[in-house]
Amino acid sequence: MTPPRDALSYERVLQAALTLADVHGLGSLSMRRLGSELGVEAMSLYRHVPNKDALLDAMVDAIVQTWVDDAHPAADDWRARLASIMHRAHRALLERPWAVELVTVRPRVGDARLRYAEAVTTALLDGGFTPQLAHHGLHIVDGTIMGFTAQQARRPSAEALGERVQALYEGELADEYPGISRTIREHHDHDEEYALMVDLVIEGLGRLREGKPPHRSRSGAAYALSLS
Amino acid sequence: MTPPRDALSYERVLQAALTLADVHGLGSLSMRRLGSELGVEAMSLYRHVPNKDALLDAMVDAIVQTWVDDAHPAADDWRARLASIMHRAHRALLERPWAVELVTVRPRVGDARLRYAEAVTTALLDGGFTPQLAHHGLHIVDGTIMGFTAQQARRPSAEALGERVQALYEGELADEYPGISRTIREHHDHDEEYALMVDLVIEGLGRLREGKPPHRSRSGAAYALSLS
DNA sequence: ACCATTAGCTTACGACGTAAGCATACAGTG
DNA sequence: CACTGTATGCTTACGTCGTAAGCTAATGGT
Repeated sequence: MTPPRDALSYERVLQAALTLADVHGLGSLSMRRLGSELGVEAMSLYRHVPNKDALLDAMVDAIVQTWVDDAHPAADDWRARLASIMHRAHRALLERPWAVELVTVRPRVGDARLRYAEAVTTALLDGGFTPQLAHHGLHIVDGTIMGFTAQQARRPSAEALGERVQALYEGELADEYPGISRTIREHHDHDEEYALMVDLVIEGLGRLREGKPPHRSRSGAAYALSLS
Repeated sequence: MTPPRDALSYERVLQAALTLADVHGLGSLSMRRLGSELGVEAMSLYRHVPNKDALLDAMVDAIVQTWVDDAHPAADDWRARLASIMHRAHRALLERPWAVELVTVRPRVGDARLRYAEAVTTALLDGGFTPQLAHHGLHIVDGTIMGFTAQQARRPSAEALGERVQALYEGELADEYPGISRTIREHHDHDEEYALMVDLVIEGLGRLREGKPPHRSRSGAAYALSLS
């Protein structure tokens, strides 16, 4: 059986979903809309995708795929490997800002995400980290990618931030928020700032690897107490 | 005019929304459900809240409020101040895991969030950071809180993660994902891990403050190239 | 020629956010 | 006291969503 060239398929649905989100935002991704984008009724999609949630999960995995896909010469040292992954992830997410909320929020872990986690973990293990520290390290890297990129991707044109922030940009409210007022206008390159963070994290991981004990107490209770 | 004790009000709606999310999850927070929780029709809520989006924003701000509320003796050094805020935020978010997706995704910035940003920024400025670095520092702290906590709060009971992860826990798939298999069962205390991250970040900020130049190139392109 | 399978369509249900307008109950005024 | 304006909650209704159930028309194997 030779399906006609324009037949629906899992691939085509997934691709259409990705480009629809790219072009019109995640908010416009409804099954009906997606169907009509493919010249098809909404319910027809369910022949190829079990439900919308699964589709969203697949979209996430399609994106995470690009974080690790080619390129992993284990020869390089762990710092280079981690930096590479972190920068890839950053770029991929900034290209599809709508993906951030999916990636950070959905608990379901697909194959691509597993491969990404594996790449980070083995980089650390190969680099001489203990399994315990490698475990922490994965979470640290993961959290850094998500949190930092989320924060950068979220920031839309200033007017969506609310009038207070608008006012701060204009230099008002300087008495109420003197610190922000002084810093808010600082020039600010996302890539550069992220590179700073990546280095900071890798450097920190390196110190952990050397066995530097965390110089603070476990829960941060000491800080909280000293301040309350 | 003395409103009867059980009258609706902005406060009551907001509180009800928070506890509804606490008890039944953010997914069950609909205007209809929220109304019925208050013994009222859905549309009555619109006398006190402009729309659901505004309500969600208010919920975010109510939570962020606890990150900074009391307690800010500027006497302490910047490290202690930052650590305190970061640990407060962490605790608050882990207590209300549903809040994470709101806080990380919504762009609108309320007063509480401004006060939080102000607290972080002034801590850095007081600590001798340049405005430029303080600006970066705010984003670093912010991204760390969100990303790291998001990642911890997201993780639900293992079965929601998908069968592959389940299998990994059982020790299967060890050949496909050797690294993860070795580390996935490492014991893992959220607070301790977060404390590690907080120290790592603060330590890194300290080095930035000393003017240590980032030892890597701007965009991470060098890494990417060395690997491809 | 028949039939089982497939792929897409139709209809329908319940839930959602919220616009528009109605009803009630109260406060202040004469 | 009646009268009226304002605040509060209710009713109804619209358009959108995800998707369950069942239908139909085409296709490939025997």
